[in-house]
This record gives sequence, C-alpha cells and structure tokens, in this order.
Amino acid sequence: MNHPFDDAFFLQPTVEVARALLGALLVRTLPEGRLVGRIVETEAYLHDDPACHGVRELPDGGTIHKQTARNTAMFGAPGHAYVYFTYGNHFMFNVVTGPVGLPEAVLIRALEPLEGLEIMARNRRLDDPRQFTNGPGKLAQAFIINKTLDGHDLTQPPLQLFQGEPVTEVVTTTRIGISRAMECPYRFYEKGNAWVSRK
DNA sequence: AGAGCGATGGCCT
DNA sequence: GGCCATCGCTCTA
Repeated sequence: MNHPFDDAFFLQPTVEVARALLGALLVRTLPEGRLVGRIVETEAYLHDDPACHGVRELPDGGTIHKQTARNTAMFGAPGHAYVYFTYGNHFMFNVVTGPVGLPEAVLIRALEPLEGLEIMARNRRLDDPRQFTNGPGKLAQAFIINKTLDGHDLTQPPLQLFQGEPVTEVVTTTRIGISRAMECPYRFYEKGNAWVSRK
C-alpha cells in the first residue's frame, strides 16, 4: 500500500487505464478508521464518446466537448477524482484520465472490501459484505464519497489510490446503465470476483 | 424558473 | 432478470 500511480499511468489510453486499474487499492481515511477496497470493476468514458458527460452529440452524429459546472473535474488533472450525483440518491466515483482539457475518466463500479468492513456495514446500514461495494452507488455510500471529494487529488488523504497486484483474468463487456454508445466494449471486471455488480 | 432526466438500487417474481 | 420509485441537479429557455 505504498506505491501511488504517477501521471504517466493516467496518460495512457483511458481504455488501458480502466483495464489496469483492476487490482488497484482505494484507501479512504475517516475519523473512525481506514477503509480499503480492491478495484474489481471499471468502465472507460472517452472524449469522443456520446455516453461521456464531457461530450455532447450533435444532430449530424458528430461530437463536441462541453464543459459544465458538473463535469469540470473531468476536464482537469489526471489522477484526480470526478464525483457526480445522479438518480436523486447516488454518487458516482470516477478517476480522471488523459491530459488537462480532454474529458475522459474511468468509472469505478465495484470494490472487493479488504479493511474496515465494520465501518462499511454502518455506512451501508446492512450486514452482508457482498452488498457493501458491489455497485458504483453502493461503494460511494460505503466509502462516504460525495461532492466534497469532486476534484480531489488521489495521491492525498482522505482518498487515495495505490498500485496492487495485477489482475490476470479480465472480462470485457459493454457498459451498464447507459442509453448511448451501448455497443462499446469499455467495461472491465475480474473474472469470478463476487463483488462484480453484474455479469 | 422549471421540466426532464439519469454511468442506480432494491425488491419483486 | 425485470421493473420502477425517486428526486436533486443540470441545462436550457
């Protein structure tokens, strides 16, 4: 738990970063203790991708970048957090990738809980570890990730990302819950892992 | 100023 | 596996 990623890592093509973040460790420092989760499911969102928040689709089918109050962090520095709110209830945690000005990010969809399970149970208000972090809204609730962490530098507490053991068996699929660019194979998860949100 | 919507979750069959 | 409650927030008018 002592090797942060450098900028060069996040400047690789975002699809490769999404794949390579499997196995990485997310560490949340809270007053009541430390939470650690291992990333087991991710999705890539790209600068020419109609499903990406930083992108607007034009009538002729083309795309343009569109920076707004919500998605500003996505246009910012790589290795920082992009956190947004949706469905009136849920926060989504992304890792910003690519150079400043290019709206790309990796959505963290699931974690395998490693440390701080009692605190996660409290935050989630349930006892089944399988339900702590097996979805993007769930892991944000378990780790208390909200708008205050939007734009946060992930090399610094209270939310940090560290290298882990590489994942060898990776499954690639289409993304979940989107209505555009549904055919793109931009979702990655660790084969057989019990915390993957959906097969 | 407000209509529309969503990178979900949870519960039900 | 499918459906739908939910509701704050964002963007556009």
